[in-house]
Amino acid sequence: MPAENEPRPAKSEQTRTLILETAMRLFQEHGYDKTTMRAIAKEAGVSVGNAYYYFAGKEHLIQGFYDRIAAEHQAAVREVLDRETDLEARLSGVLQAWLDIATPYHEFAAQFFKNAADPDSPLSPFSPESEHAREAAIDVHREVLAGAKAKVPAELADILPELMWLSQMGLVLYWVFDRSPDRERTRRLADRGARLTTRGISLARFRVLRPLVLEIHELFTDFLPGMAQTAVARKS
Amino acid sequence: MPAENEPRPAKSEQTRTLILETAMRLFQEHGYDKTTMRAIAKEAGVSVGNAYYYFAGKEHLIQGFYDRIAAEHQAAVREVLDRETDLEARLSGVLQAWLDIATPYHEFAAQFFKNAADPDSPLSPFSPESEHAREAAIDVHREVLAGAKAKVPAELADILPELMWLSQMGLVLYWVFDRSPDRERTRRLADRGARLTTRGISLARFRVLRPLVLEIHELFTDFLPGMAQTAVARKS
DNA sequence: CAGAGCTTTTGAACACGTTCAAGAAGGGCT
DNA sequence: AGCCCTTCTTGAACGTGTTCAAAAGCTCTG
Repeated sequence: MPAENEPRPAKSEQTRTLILETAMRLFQEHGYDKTTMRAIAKEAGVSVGNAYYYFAGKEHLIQGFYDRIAAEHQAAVREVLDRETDLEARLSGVLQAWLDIATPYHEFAAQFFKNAADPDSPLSPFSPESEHAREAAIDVHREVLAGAKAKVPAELADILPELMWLSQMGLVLYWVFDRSPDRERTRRLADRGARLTTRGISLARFRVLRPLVLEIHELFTDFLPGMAQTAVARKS
Repeated sequence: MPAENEPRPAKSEQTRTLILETAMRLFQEHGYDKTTMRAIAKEAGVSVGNAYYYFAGKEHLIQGFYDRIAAEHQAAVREVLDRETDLEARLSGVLQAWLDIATPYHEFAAQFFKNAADPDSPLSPFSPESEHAREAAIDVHREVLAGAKAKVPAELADILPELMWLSQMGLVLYWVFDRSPDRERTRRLADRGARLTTRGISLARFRVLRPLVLEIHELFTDFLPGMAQTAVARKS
């Protein structure tokens, strides 16, 4: 009744969450690859087959992390968005908050973020299954813009949140590859990106940029929803 | 002596290429996942272990495709670059040529492009192992710019090729997800992207955009080589 | 209570990528 | 020839994700 996500009936929600929590703990302790389904099952006190009764496969156990990170991020972001009115600071704050929260997961995050580029994986941020989480993330950016005192050109208002989310995905990709200590490169990139975005938005008002702005708008209205749309037919 | 890529001595280059070609044929016939190492070995007339003597793992057999596509692309691009002087047409031509060449591989390309997002995979376009191919691809964009009659602002000249390559990677990502018939959405995106890039470049000369252009320049000089640099320490 | 129809649980079995100890083949060198 | 050393080849064995037929619970009905 609560979640419409999993295919299973899930009468016994208890066993399900027990398995999920065990998996998440083991993933953190030993990494994704080194944690076997047998180990998860044994630790959770169930049989291997039983784990597969609740989760379609090993990678489905990852969804728990996505949800957890997303929830924590949404909470952490509140404080910044309620306080700050400067666009750059708001955006930067949102990105830094994500990095703060995701840091403990970095090591093994890299092991399964490969799913992001797999169109057939429900874990891809572009997949229909991720739609809910994706929309929530985009909403955060909507709020970033809405609560800022900066004026956003009307032509950009409707695509900017998605665009910012897309940039955020790019940042995450950079983060996954980032081997610098404490991921400081990513942190600086986040701030730079926030500054660039802010300046870009404020410059967009100038007359000369009209054609460019319209071009960008057209391009993304055409191809962003298209991506979601064409991603519907899956896992043939 | 020819390639410095594989760890193996490769005295008997013959067996190596036999295995590689068999693998590529089977991949195309049945897809990556459905082609087993056992099948490849059997079809090539060698033992499983022997295949592993020449290739470190199944995914290393994919490198053959990368090389083939890259080579074909470089050849196909010649014609366009020698003929055309309009920047937008040159860029669009290069992208369309890539799509032409990659089309037959689309179906199973999706199955292994997940490697692109895995920092530990040598197949990632950002990996040190891919540096040669990456540089060659960037060189193509350098030539796209060099042979165009359009004037490129000095502040952008040195980062633009890399930027265009990065956009191309984005296009490839879109292509992998694209389920529209004949990947026509991607084709249109390529043209739109080329147009946008061209307009952006020509607008970059305007005074008001100075700060934005400099910002972009700084950002990418800081973080693009950084990515390559930090990606050096790998597979601990 | 007995039976019927479900949800849940089990663990053996399977398929596949990968490893490895063992040996074969080749090629100098004496 | 005999001997050593490197290169190459083999296939059985291992670990892991995943499947599945069978059984165990559970719940409702007569």
